[in-house]
Amino acid sequence: MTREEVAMICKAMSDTNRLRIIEMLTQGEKCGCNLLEELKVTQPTLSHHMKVLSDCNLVSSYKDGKWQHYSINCETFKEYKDYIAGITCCETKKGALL
Amino acid sequence: MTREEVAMICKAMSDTNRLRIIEMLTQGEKCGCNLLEELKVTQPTLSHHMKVLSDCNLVSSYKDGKWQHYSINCETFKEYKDYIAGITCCETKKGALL
DNA sequence: TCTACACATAGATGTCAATCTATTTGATGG
DNA sequence: CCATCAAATAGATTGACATCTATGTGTAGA
Repeated sequence: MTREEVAMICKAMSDTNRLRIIEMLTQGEKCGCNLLEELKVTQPTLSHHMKVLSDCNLVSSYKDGKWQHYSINCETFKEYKDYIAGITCCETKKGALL
Repeated sequence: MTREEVAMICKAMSDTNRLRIIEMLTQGEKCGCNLLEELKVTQPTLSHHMKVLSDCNLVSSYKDGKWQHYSINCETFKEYKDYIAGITCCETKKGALL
């Protein structure tokens, strides 16, 4: 995962509404209308946020009749976690391996 | 760590220059002038980026004579990692403990 | 076919962010 | 005391973003 991709994911996660959406998706797949019920935004605004999350592959979706179902994209998320985990700090400053 | 704090940290990390700075600080403490050498930005721009990173406590610093020394704030970073690690997805959807 | 619902797109608006130049502040060394 | 270097601040500009209203596009059911 490139630095640009990580930056893009961070930007997608830099909005409290989108963080809340991700938290909700942690509980499992949800459709747009479900998400809308719990957020204080209009439907077009939600649509915008879902696009931001989808554009960086943080969220996957498929259409089922009228409904668009969203879920967290584990693969991307794992890569992101790995990047974050790779950022070491003081504990490792004296020549530790990781 | 609140959702607002996480969002603030994500925003701070949503810029490739700042991500690069964090990566550089992974190698240990550095002063502003060191960071400036490797980034293609002016000194005021770097100063701005360091303020963004400091405002969300992602980076700590102290002044030593003319130099301002920066390092990653492990405590904040650990809390952030914990938050990210807590975001589960498909692998855990069927009643897993974590 | 008509209506209702889920969602996306278009366009507008106000706010915020990244960057620069210019200047200021503070510390060091001659 | 003056020149120099590190860093911060001020102010301007450009572009991006979050949000809204209005409208369009499908799908489902009466």
